[in-house]
Amino acid sequence: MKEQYRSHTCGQLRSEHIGQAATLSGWAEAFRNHGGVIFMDLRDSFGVTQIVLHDEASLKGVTRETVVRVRGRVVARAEDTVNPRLATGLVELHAESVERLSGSCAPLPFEVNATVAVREDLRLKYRYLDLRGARMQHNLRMRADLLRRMREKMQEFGFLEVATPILTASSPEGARDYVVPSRRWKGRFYALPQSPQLFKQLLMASGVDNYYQVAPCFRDEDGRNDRCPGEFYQLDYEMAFASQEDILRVTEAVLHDAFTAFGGGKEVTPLPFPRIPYKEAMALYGSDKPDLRNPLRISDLSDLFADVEFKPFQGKPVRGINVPGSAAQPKSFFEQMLQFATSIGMKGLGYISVATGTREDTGSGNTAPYPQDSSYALKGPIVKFLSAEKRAALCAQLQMQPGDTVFFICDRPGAVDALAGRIRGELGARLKLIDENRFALCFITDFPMYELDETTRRVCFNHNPFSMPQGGMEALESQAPLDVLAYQFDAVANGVELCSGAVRNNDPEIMRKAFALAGYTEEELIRRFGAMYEAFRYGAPPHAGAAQGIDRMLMLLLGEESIREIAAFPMNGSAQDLLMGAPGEITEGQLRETHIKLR
RNA sequence: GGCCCGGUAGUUCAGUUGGUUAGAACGCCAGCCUGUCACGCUGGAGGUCGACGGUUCGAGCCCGUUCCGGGUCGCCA
Repeated sequence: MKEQYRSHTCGQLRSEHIGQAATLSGWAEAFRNHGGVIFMDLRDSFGVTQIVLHDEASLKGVTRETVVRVRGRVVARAEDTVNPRLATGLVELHAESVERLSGSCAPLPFEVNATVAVREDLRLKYRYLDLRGARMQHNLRMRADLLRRMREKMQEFGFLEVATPILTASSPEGARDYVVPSRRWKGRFYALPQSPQLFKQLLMASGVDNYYQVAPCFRDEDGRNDRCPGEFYQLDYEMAFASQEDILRVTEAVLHDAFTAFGGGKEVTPLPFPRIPYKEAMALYGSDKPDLRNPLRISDLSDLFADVEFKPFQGKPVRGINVPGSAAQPKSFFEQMLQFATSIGMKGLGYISVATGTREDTGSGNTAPYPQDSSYALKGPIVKFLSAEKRAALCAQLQMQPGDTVFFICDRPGAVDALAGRIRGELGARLKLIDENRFALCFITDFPMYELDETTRRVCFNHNPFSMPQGGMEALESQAPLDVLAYQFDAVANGVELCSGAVRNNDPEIMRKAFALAGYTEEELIRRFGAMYEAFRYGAPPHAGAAQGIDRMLMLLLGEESIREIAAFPMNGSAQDLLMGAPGEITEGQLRETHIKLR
């Protein structure tokens, strides 16, 4: 293949090729002209090969990023001139001819494979230059490899790939829709799907047993570093006649396989993944997407502080995080932690250390011995409010050792866990407690079906209105809505939410009741999700499914901080395609045809 | 939409208390150089300091407005 342009790729030549004739094609990346001898680095998607020339004239018109074809002979490099940083570094191609296939004008907006970081909007505007670099070539390849592997895995499990529409109806699922005006129907609009959720559930009602798709999802929301505005991809799948256990098994198998295959040899949580109920996750880690690499745990100290005369804590829940060995940290550490606490809206950040001191410390009100007959003492701004019994109880509950420090988090019930979680994360990061050579995966299960909307004070769906409530109709009728749990789960890796899934609600009656509890009438349910609601009246199997965020998974696997590093042509944070100029204006004619008048 | 940070050469940045001709590195152009791989050496070109307005004898620097970019909060079932 491609013999006209190359016999080998630029990443291919090795010692075994020495003496052979070879033709390489690629981009001229760099020149090192020594007068009599000229070195040129030739790059393609596969690597870089050093070309050696002696005739300067043959490089006429060949500048950086010029596309050339080089014919020559593979020659061994002298021992002292091998380049160990190059896969092809043992050999070089002595050029017999250099042909210019496509010129490149100077100056370039930026250098391919530049050593300094280039502004992102510039990289996006000239994405084709940016993509030539080794980093993006590697990322694109990794994306393709991961997708291929996932598809293979899904097919192995007997899933059928079905494509669902991109132009469809708006369905108020939560995020803003991208809308597309209809020419044929004045005043009506298509919408791009926020996910194939409705279609895949319809496929279940259609007799498809196991469905999957690498699905583009469109949401008109502002971007973040880990969230592409506009569109992103999910490995979307759904199983008929499946329980939560079935869908968890498939999900963890795919995740484990992907992280093992592409995780660069890092340790991956063995199967089966830990399953942590939502409530426990919030209590222990202060998050529904805990980073399990962080060894710190949160303790509930509310009971202990219930009758303590310390104003800021009175009548409020209190959490504590024991950080072994941190008492030795410099004062600046505690100040920076306080500063962080303030920055996330906390009033303060109390702490108590178990000092490795002697008993004479106990004179001041701020220190006290623990236990009574030991040689170490408690220190910190809150100690004086605690009786000897309380001090003992605190140390016992947190199993504190000399040199440990416990940090206290106190806030209103709705906020205290999340704040404790952020303090836990910050402590873990600052003290470098996170093992970077590990992918720690887990499931968070048993999400509540409903939550209280903070502003309206009304009950609303917590995660997914299509999830089956645990206990079915009976639970909806007998339990307080906020106590009802759903067969709803997330998969989390290193603190990143990678996947969301559920056993779906396939019973129209339960669906009606579930929506009623969130304040929706049947009319509204029909208006919003009519097709599915109707379909389920004609026989829908019990089914369960999930969707894995491919972009975030790639970020983790590649160690990239920004989601824009793992897509070929991403939009910027403001949802603009700087390369193609989207969103762009359209012609008067197009506006007329789609019945749109601009104000 | 709120808040924070930024915008100076093709790129990445520096620019002192407001004061002469706005600098560096890389890149680019020319010349020299036969073993470099971040090649080296010499020389050169390259700037509407995002835009507009204001203060001032004088603005890259101070003030206002605005545009653009990045982050963050809102938002993302």
